[in-house]
Amino acid sequence: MVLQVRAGELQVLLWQRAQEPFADSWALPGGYLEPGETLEQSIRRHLAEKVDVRELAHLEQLETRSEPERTPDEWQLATAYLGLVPSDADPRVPDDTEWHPVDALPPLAFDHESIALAGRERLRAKLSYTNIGFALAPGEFTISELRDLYGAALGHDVSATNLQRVLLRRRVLESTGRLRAPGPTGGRPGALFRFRTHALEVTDQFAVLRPPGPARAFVA
Amino acid sequence: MVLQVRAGELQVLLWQRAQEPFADSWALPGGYLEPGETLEQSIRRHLAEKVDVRELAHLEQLETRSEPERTPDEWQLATAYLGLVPSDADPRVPDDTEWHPVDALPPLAFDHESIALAGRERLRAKLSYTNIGFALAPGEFTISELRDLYGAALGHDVSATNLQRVLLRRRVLESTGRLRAPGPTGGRPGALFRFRTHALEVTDQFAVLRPPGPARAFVA
DNA sequence: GCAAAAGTGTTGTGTCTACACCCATGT
DNA sequence: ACATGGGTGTAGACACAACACTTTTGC
Repeated sequence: MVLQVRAGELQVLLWQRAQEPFADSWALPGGYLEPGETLEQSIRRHLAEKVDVRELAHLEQLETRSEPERTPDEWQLATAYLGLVPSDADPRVPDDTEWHPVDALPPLAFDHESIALAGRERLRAKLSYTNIGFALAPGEFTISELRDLYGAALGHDVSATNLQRVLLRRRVLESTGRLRAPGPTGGRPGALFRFRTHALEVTDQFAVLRPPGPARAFVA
Repeated sequence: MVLQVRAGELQVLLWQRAQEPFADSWALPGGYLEPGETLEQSIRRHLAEKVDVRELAHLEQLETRSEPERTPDEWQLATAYLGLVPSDADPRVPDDTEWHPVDALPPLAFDHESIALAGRERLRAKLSYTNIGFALAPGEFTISELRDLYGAALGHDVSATNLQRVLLRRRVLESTGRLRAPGPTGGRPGALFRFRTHALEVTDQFAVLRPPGPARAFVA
């Protein structure tokens, strides 16, 4: 499944099935594994027909579903993946494919609704303790823009003040030194930031039960 | 993979392979999926030959590995599971099966070493933000006994003082009201506790970026 | 000057670690 | 009494949320 914040909402890319079972209903894009192919290669290959692979800023495995009743005819195992597309990408998608807000999903084929919700939960959890925001955000952004992305993904308002402090304290963000020009209505120009790394890092390692000893050295 | 704290160490149940490939080397117990069977049913069935299923206090999926080079001959996908056995269980294991400390693994077949280490990391992380300790501990225990279990699983010393306070504050533990008789060397008898629930619960929901609003009501 | 948007200062709260101290038992 | 192990009190560090206030722009 591919998620992106579009028009201020967290949306998922859905594909309208042409064939039975579940003809005409919506489904997560994907397909069969070819011999000798890894699961990740396979999902990238199938997604390439829908989204340019270069726009996938992050891809991780969610879960493998094996319940026999998840498919009506043949028994099928499915390994779900979560892919994220930065909000400044606008992939040209085929006619049978559309973005849908995760908060207002149409009826989905198979167990895809539960997979889509699981993917959203995975993203929400990781926004809290990793730098995964890099995969939702453009290369450079103001804190306000980032707040809107986090707000859309988390489903609740986020304070720009505290978001900035948390992400700077954790050294997830760094300043570019540049400013964004203010809009036609005025307002102070926002400073532009970027994510320090574009690979997943855990930034809040252990909530509790940390190893004993003096505070970890600050590495400058 | 099955983990248990035995003799003060986190250990994993390994099975000595009789057949090629990797004959005589150690491997995680498991086996093929039968048609119409879920992955969880399958791992439970295969583990039943090694460990009494009633002793598996927790079982969760880890990850599906699909690299073609992970097996020498045939291409095999494998879905890894993490199972936990309470420290007071002592399953009678077959002759070809032995417990090994995860910190001193023998050379393992396939990619099983990396799976074993991934399982240990999953356990360590969840000890921090869930009640997963219920699956390592006996039905009743003193805080000191629980501290030793957490210490073995986490790989570092744990303070009984703080462990007690964290787990009581989160309402993960509850007192049984009873005491454990002191040992032959004396000492104050320890109070006996138990885990309030024996199903996995997240007890430290979000590290940061909590939804706004007044503090959540305390539910007595 | 005024509205709009961004950013900083500051206070309060809650959770955790560390450590000193007190309690209950056996010999 | 003293050793051994269990439990409590308390202080300090830290991270976070909330909110007031200041800064910088367009009109």
